[in-house]
Amino acid sequence: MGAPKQKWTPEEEAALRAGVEKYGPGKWRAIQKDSKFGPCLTSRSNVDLKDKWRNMSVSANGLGSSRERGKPLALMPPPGMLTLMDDALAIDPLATMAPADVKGDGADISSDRKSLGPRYDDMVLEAVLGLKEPYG
Amino acid sequence: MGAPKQKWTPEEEAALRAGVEKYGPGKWRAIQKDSKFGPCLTSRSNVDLKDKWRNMSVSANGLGSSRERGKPLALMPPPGMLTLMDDALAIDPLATMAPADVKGDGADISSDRKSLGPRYDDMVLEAVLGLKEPYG
DNA sequence: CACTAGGGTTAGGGTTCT
DNA sequence: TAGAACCCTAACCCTAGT
Repeated sequence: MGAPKQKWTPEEEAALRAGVEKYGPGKWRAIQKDSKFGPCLTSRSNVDLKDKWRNMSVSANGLGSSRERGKPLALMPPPGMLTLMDDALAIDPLATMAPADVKGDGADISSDRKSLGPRYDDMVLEAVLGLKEPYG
Repeated sequence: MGAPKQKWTPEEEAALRAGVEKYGPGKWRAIQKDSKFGPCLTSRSNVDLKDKWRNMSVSANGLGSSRERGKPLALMPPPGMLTLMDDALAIDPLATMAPADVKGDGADISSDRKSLGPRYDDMVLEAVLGLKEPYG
């Protein structure tokens, strides 16, 4: 099948956040077509963006675990999205990822990453891109 | 408490195999709701089916050579155990299910596909033929 | 017809129990 | 230590509504 499962890379997440910063949540198509961060999301559909944002919003929610919690808690967009558009524009997708492999294998960087738990790579990337992380 | 650990019976395993033969792997919900073998799996969730299939696939995997390793080798029924539809039909005495949808039970779902989604026929064929590597 | 929102399902890593 | 059964949830699908 096409893709066994394409995990989101930190670059893509950053691009999505930048897109939401600029257009606001719900403007998935516009985000995807934006010339700034769009290139980072060529392998993602507008629906993918929507789904990912939903997942991010959920996890950003302070939730212990449905394992021992009730949990009707739910969704709501940004936790602490204080990043400005200027910062978003500062993102240079081409600087962090090869422009060559647009399609067949966009999962490049973290495709074979299996590490668990918090990885500092995310934080580093966020820092490099000038974005802030939604959850501590 | 909620889950005393319910071991899978041979009947359930047979029903699962029959379901995979019919719908292809990955169509857990469809398998579970099938009027023919579904009744055998009423106490199993679609996720349970998925998990069980995974376990079966793993154990069916050859583990002789210690030199071969590296790939996930996703799904595919055991090469040695080729339960055919006939066997599948033989497994369930409950085949006398509700007369409700007795008819279009055979090829219903896969017959009127819009052209999207994976052709499970291929996968079944590969499985039966013992081909490997669902995805390169 | 294209897009979005939201519910539903699957895939795969992780955990628990035996 | 290994394997089976079950949990968690990101990623993906389906469909109604606009």
